[in-house]
Amino acid sequence: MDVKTKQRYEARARVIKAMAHPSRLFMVDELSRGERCVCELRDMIGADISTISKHLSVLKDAGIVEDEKRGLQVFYHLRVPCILNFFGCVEDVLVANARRMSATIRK
Amino acid sequence: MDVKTKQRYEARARVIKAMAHPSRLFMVDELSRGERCVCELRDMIGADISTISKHLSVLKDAGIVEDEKRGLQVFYHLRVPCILNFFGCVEDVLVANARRMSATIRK
DNA sequence: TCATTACTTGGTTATTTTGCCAACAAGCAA
DNA sequence: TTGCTTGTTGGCAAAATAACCAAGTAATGA
Repeated sequence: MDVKTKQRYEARARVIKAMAHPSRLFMVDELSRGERCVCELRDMIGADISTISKHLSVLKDAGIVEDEKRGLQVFYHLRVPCILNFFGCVEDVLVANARRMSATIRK
Repeated sequence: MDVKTKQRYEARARVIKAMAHPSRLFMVDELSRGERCVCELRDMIGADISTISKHLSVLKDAGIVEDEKRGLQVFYHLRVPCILNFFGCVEDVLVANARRMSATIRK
């Protein structure tokens, strides 16, 4: 694999990696319903606000969300809506896994 | 967030996490073109075969690929084709990021 | 000006991930 | 049987991640 191809997969992996955490996945899902401030996400997820803030900056660095400060609050919103397509397919995998599990148990 | 919701996002994150590595992303992309044996993937990626094997077992545990031994070789294939939808969207993010970068430089 | 709220950033510690080597298993062929 | 090839698994060291606390910044209101 040449250097350029390798870099292309590294770039793609960085975007996917940004979503590869339960809290960040929840944030993306929640932001798909509209913008949310950091404190709203903190209330929903229930972690320290510094933890929430760092997760959001991971999503921001990956180019998945954008932020906008208004008054005291910082609102985040999705930058690329197609991210939601992920959920449907991930759900398909999970359904297939559930089937596999029950088939394994029956054996 | 209640326990059940949390578990749902954890399950989803596990699937996405399995793809969140350049080599594993390459494998998924390559397997979308047809089955490949471990040694073919090793030749393309250029890592130790034990490393390749472990990456494949991560994808297998997540339910993304399946394996089939024939003779001396083990062939892997995609289990859920919709995984490919990811690539299109990830590409959109990268294109948007590239635009943002050049806009930033211009400033 | 001073306090308060909403975040971000730095630092620390604990956990997870990654990649290689060594050792082992399984299929095949001489 | 013996040797060779293909792949998996265990173990280890290095690197990356994650979560919290503490400290600092920025906007607002008393």
